[in-house]
Amino acid sequence: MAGEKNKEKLILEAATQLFTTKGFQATRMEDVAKQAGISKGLTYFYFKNKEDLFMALTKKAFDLLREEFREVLRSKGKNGLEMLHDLTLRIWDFSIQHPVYYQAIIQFLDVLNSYTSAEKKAQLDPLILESIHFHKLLDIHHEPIRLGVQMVSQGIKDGSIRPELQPEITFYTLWSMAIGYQKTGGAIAYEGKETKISLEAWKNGFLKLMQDMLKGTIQASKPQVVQTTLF
Amino acid sequence: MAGEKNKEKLILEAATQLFTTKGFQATRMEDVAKQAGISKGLTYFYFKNKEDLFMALTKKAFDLLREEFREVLRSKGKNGLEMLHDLTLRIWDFSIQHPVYYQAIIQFLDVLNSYTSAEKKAQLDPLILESIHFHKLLDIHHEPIRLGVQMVSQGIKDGSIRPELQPEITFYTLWSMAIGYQKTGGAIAYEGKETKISLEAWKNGFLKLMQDMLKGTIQASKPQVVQTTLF
Amino acid sequence: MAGEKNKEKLILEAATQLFTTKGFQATRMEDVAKQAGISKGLTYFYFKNKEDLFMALTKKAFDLLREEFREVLRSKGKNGLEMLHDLTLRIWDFSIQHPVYYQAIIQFLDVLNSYTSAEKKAQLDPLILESIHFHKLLDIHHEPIRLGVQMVSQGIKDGSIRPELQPEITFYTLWSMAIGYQKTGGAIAYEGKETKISLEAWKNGFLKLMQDMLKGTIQASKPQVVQTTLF
Amino acid sequence: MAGEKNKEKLILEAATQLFTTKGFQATRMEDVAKQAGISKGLTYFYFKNKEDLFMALTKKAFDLLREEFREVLRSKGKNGLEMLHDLTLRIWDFSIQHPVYYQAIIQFLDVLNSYTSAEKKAQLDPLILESIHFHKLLDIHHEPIRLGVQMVSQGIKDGSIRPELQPEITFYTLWSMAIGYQKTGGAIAYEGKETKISLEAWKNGFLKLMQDMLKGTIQASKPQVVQTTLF
DNA sequence: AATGAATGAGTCTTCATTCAT
DNA sequence: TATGAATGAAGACTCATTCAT
Repeated sequence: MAGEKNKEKLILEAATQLFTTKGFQATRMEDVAKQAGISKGLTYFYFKNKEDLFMALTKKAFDLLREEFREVLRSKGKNGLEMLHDLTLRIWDFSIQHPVYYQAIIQFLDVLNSYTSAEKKAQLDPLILESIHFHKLLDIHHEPIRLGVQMVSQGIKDGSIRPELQPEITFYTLWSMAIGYQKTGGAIAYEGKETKISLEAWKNGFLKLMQDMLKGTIQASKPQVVQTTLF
Repeated sequence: MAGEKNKEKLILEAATQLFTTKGFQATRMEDVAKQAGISKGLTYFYFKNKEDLFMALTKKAFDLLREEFREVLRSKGKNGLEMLHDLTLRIWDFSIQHPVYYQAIIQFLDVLNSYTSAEKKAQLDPLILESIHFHKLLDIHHEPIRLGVQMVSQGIKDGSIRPELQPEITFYTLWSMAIGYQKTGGAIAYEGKETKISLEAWKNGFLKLMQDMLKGTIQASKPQVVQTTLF
Repeated sequence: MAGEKNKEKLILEAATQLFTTKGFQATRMEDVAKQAGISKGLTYFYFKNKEDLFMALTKKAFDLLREEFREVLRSKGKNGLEMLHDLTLRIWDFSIQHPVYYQAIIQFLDVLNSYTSAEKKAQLDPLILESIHFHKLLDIHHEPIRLGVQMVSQGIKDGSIRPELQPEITFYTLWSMAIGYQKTGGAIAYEGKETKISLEAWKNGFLKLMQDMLKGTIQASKPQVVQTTLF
Repeated sequence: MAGEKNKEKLILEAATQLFTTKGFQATRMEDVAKQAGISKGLTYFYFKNKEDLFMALTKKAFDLLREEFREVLRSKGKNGLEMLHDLTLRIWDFSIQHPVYYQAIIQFLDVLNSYTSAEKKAQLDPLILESIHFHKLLDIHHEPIRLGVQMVSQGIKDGSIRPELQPEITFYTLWSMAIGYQKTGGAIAYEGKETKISLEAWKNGFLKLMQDMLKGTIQASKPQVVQTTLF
């Protein structure tokens, strides 16, 4: 029926908005329900508990992120290095457009950390482990990375990336840089003492360094967007 | 008197241990007191509230981190690139030896992010803003970064780092890589599908990439620790 | 359904009883819930906090008091002086039958005192100012007084009260006497040294004095209840 | 030693000031100590506990009030009615100059109320009953009243007050009016709907009514201060 | 599917009071 | 007398979750 949106989706959207505004901890289930225009009880019909809801949101975040990776791979006429450059820009945008999804992804990596550690596993909230969405995530969280690694491999094959680089390690390094970026953003924006650089300058410098790190012998198929005058 | 430790320190140590084991949220003030061998009320004598305690812990984390930076700078006979290499290893170790401190630092950067954003500032827990330790942190959090930038500058001066690099941007990139590392570690360790690399392999690959990124024309003053055979 | 009383009312009744027995300070919200036969959380569902609950109780107190005033006005065949006499007796009874309500009313006057004073306003508990019932009280607390003033005016019109009296001032004086009564009751009842009068004697003397104060030229429409032999 | 004020007095003064500003409940013993310029522990050397401190303050309040009564009695050349008029003005001023003392007196009357009631006695804070100052108060609280009754008697004797009045009842009525005054003040000051009179107008009206109530056949020995034009 | 009243475990925090020195 | 660190009982309040309807 027109106007009758799927309730599950409605709840997820409400949660996303509220988590963005107030954070996970500070958001009450009642707020989510109100925002979604339904009753508190109904949220528990669609999601087992608050953690389950968050895991569902995280799952969606990974789906969206994977879509970004796929779109880069779908674009024709780009070599591996260009794809990684494109990808980096997209992740950058993603982290700004969907801060909650991005944070959910990072947080999931933390959970994963504990999940894989014998001692830390016990500290994990049992509700997370029970969530069906958590188990879906265990299955799919590697996909974006796999696609990224694929891009590096392709770059090596097409000569745009140095052949001696190990694809997995290389992509992980880029991935961690992208994640670290969001975390250090705050330190940059702060009106600190001596150090002061603009976010935009950093973004471009960041991209340039990445290219220096990866560049093979083959020229880019078309001129790069980023100016090198920053360095 | 032996065994008569400073109470403030005692509480901080207890908190560090419990935050490591159970996390900030899950740790109750009463547990902290019990762990420190004092009464609940006394924790409130030394720290205004739970947030204040956490800010004090974060302050200590930054102090310790800064000490790592300083020690690197104090070491004689190393050029800029070698110092950054050394520093990276130390941060790496720090994040493993003191996971709570490291996490506190990263979390503070999040808080800083909100603090510098007009809209997000309102969402911050007022108790954090009231904490005297938070304000101390505002004053000192830039010091490690300043020291890091100094190392890059020195590297450029001594020729171990490419002269065209902009010190601030370069160090921020390294810094964000180091932070991203901890977050992505989980994804690596997970017994995933296709992708699988060891943490150690990544660490070395990470260092190698960093050097490629930075290397100037001058040879290292002494053989590098990291083998390049990984790539 | 029989036995299924309105919960809000149930809580209010429980609070009234406990405030009577133990006082506001000494009564814990949990006790109120237990007394009402419900859970602690539910009291917070119906009343924002303890102060809000007390303000709701005070509101009810004013409603009941106003009802006493109205009933006096409704009684036919009485002149103004007789109505005031009747009213005084009713207030007297009210203060004995519903000591908590009466005390709540007096306490509200204290709050009002602070509320209207620029410097004192800041000392008021913010929870009181936030209470919706407090704001209702601001709207209605004048009603009993208005009705009382009306009685004096009528007495002047019908000649039972001296025409030179100013209704507002006159009624306020009676009102303050009635309030002061409850406070001084204790001093009277105490088995003191020389001074000793019975409460009942005082009540009658009080009424007699009041009449002397007010009496106009017109005779009472019927013989007064109070004997003058006490003086 | 000059400048070395008696500590007990120092504490009492500090308490008076803080109770005035923040109220009894909201004032912490630590605040009192700080305000008095001594340590927290020392306050417990001079006063057994917080209630004891408050009882001491109440004792002082009664002493001061009694002094007002005595001074009125000491004034020569005034008849009973004039003395009561004078006394009323003094009490009025006292309640404004020393609100905390006045409130302490009223509150003591409440305590007395409970103390004399078999059922209510059990609810009284045991710490109050233990206070040595409370027992002193039991001994002396009647003194002001005795002096007031004395004034009425004298008025009857000198003809300024109607001979048929019963001194005890008459004075109690005046006393309760004076107490009620402070409580109703708030209702008057409030910017209410229809009813509005000024505090000053009420004060004068109050005095006038009192005189009407008491006046005997003898003229005042000198012109009364209060204008009768208000009625 | 849907509601929202009802539950109660969970925790922070305050502050009067004590006591070793 | 004097200090102030140390204690611990007490209580308000929140919110995820359940369940009768």
